[in-house]
Amino acid sequence: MALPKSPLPTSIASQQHDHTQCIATAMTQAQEICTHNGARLTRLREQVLRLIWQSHKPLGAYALMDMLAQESTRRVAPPTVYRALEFLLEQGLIHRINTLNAYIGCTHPSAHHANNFLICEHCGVAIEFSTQSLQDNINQTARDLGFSIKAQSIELVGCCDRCEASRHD
Amino acid sequence: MALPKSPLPTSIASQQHDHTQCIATAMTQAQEICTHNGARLTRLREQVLRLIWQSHKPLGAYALMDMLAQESTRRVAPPTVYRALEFLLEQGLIHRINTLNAYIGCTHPSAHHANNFLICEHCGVAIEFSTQSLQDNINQTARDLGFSIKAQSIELVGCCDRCEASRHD
DNA sequence: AAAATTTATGTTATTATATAACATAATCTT
DNA sequence: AAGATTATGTTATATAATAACATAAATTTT
Ligand SMILES: [Zn+2]
Ligand SMILES: [Zn+2]
Ligand SMILES: [Zn+2]
Ligand SMILES: [Zn+2]
Repeated sequence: MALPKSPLPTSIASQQHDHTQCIATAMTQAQEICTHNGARLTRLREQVLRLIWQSHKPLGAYALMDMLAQESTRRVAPPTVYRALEFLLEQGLIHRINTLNAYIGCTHPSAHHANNFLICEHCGVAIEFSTQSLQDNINQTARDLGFSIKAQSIELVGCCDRCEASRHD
Repeated sequence: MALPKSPLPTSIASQQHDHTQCIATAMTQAQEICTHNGARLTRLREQVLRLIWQSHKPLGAYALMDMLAQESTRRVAPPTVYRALEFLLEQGLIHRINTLNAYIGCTHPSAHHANNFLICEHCGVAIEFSTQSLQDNINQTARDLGFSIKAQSIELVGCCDRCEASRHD
């Protein structure tokens, strides 16, 4: 079974774009992936994923808890939201940004996930990226050092093109 | 003024080696770098750095606190050790491993620090690495996406050669 | 050298992030 | 419907980090 591909060019998150489309696509893909994996995208999990997708800025677990409380007068305790996050991570629907202790929707959910992000200090947007040559380079470097990779996290913190432009206005 | 170069081949941390030499070199370099930077490597900071260098395994701030207490019957509170860590990070003498919330000695302290590590799940060793082609690739990728990098963190979690070998004995 | 300034450390309290352990509810399987 | 499994609720606690203010040590100025 072929899973759908992401419609997002790598760096669109930092540009103006139709974000309702991002959300719609993410939710549709999530449902398809969960069905494909025989996993249940429950109301809570769906709700958490939708909240994460409200922007391209990573959100912390406690921010999500507050948003849940606001949105539905349903106040959940930490374990509840962490379990939803754990599920979404397992399904490859979100990533954890280690430098921020925060979570963000995956723009190309599929079986294998490199976890590569550009993180703008100014606007907070995290842009997922991946190129074959970079991945080849990483893999070759690890091989040269006799290391077998189980999980990969590349986080580049700096300033995105949009913020750079707006600072020179 | 030329700063000393690291004597460590990239991946030695996962091999058997004379670790007292690692420690001695690290402490000497640290003193030189601080002098060069007009910074003060106080007794506490020196002690924390030495504790971090007791192995090639990243240590958490609270583990360091316990070790300080054991070593010198000096029990320090969190802010004290965090301030020492902050200083050592600023001087480029240690790195923070984001996936572990832990700190490790830098094997090639100098002005610019890519923060690239192989982290073995089995033995806990973190191996700092860097190749020019990988860095070129990262820089080119960021440039293509209009992103200017301020800080870089690559963390590859998996299994090192030594552990891989010992599992097939 | 004494005074003033800066830098470093000590101390107490608090914030932020995440998990353990156990109870209840919902869903799936037979 | 009964039993098994999975998901969520609940309470308490662990782990990581910082804020705010006090004291001490080192450096600079007079
Ligand atoms: Zn969008
Ligand atoms: Zn930005
Ligand atoms: Zn060593
Ligand atoms: Zn290992």
